[in-house]
Amino acid sequence: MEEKEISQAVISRLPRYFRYLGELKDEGVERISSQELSGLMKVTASQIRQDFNNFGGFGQQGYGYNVEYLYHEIGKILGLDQTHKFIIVGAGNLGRALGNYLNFERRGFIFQGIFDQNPDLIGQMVRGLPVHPMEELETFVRENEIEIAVLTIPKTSAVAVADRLVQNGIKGIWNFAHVDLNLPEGIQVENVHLSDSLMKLSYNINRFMQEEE
Amino acid sequence: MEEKEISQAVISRLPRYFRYLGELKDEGVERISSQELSGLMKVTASQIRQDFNNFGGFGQQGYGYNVEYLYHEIGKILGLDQTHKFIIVGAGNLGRALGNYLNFERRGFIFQGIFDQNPDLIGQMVRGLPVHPMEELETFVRENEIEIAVLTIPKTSAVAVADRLVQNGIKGIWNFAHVDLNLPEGIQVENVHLSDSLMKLSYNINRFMQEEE
DNA sequence: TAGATTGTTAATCGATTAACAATC
DNA sequence: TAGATTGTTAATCGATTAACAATC
Repeated sequence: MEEKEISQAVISRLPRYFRYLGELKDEGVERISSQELSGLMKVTASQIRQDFNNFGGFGQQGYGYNVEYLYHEIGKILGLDQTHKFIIVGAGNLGRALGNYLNFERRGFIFQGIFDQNPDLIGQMVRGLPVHPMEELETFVRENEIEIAVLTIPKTSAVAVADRLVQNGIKGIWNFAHVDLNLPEGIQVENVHLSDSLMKLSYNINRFMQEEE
Repeated sequence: MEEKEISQAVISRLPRYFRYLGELKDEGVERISSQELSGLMKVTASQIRQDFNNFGGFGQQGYGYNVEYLYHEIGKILGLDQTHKFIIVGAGNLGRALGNYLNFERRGFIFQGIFDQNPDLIGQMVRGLPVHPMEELETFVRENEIEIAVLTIPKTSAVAVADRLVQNGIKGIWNFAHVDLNLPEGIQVENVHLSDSLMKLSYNINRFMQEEE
């Protein structure tokens, strides 16, 4: 079957829809029109309808969208009806913080292990799991069928570690290392470059202050 | 003077240029053409030239771009030639991890203080600074002329805290809380919605596995 | 000077918005 | 049925790419 590729611009908006719908659901709202949602989310009603229709007709003419139904459908599109096992590579401040973050679990992302090359950290506990030495990485990923690896290691080692992960069947990498990973077709990479984000903020602050002068 | 607004798409690419140019500089590369950079960064040479020309002519026909010069110019555009004082609101795992992250300092972002409403955390040290109670927030921001606040608090309190910050002269908010902040014109917000990013990764993994079938 | 490569204009592509017929 | 609102096509807008004249 020929499926049209859905643009990443659309995908990037889905989690935000999911969040708003979840909140509406929790408030007990049963149905919502694209126009009402438009007002809430500050995007055009037209875009909302276009976005949803990439995945099929979730609405009903004259009625709008059923909040609970739409919420679950978007969740399914995002893969949140399944569980995803992940490990963290790099038990520094950020790695440990992410390991301790409980909300991921709520969405089906299961924290399975954490690794570091620093001998002082081996055996320390993070969210009930001991820090493993890097030597165990390959076996662990294979035997536990880990789907996602979170990379919170310095950029100097990130590329090599990513390759080892790919060799052992990882499906996606959530990359916090400040380097571009060039991985084979089919391995998904989602970059979180924190310093890039901070620089963008810095630019926008500066720009506005110059405009003011 | 009439200045054309530069699109956020362009701004988002600047930190990546900055990173590549910094690496080239460290390798001792003196000059580079848009075509060479294109090969390295996997974007079109045309886009590179268009992007740079938003800010004026940094290159020279027949020669290319001087790496060191271009690196510094982009740094200036991003405001990295100035210092930016920031505080962190929320001394949980993520807040403390960001406080301990040294690389921000290298780019001129100066960690000035950290706040939390949990009495057990008050006085604990993060990167040599004590956790302040939330009551001190307003005075601290005003007296120390804090430019940026990093929000690593739950979404339930984020909106109210953001308002207090804005009241006291904050210029930009780096928002890790999973909520949209609607702040007055001129206050810059940069969102880092980690769970959104993770959901996007989940979608892309799923999509690829379905294509394979 | 000839060759290389920018800066910039023009063409293309893709994403967003508007419009409206279909239909609940 | 009449009114509301979707799903979808068409129009617009903006961003990316191509082309090439300017010039180092």
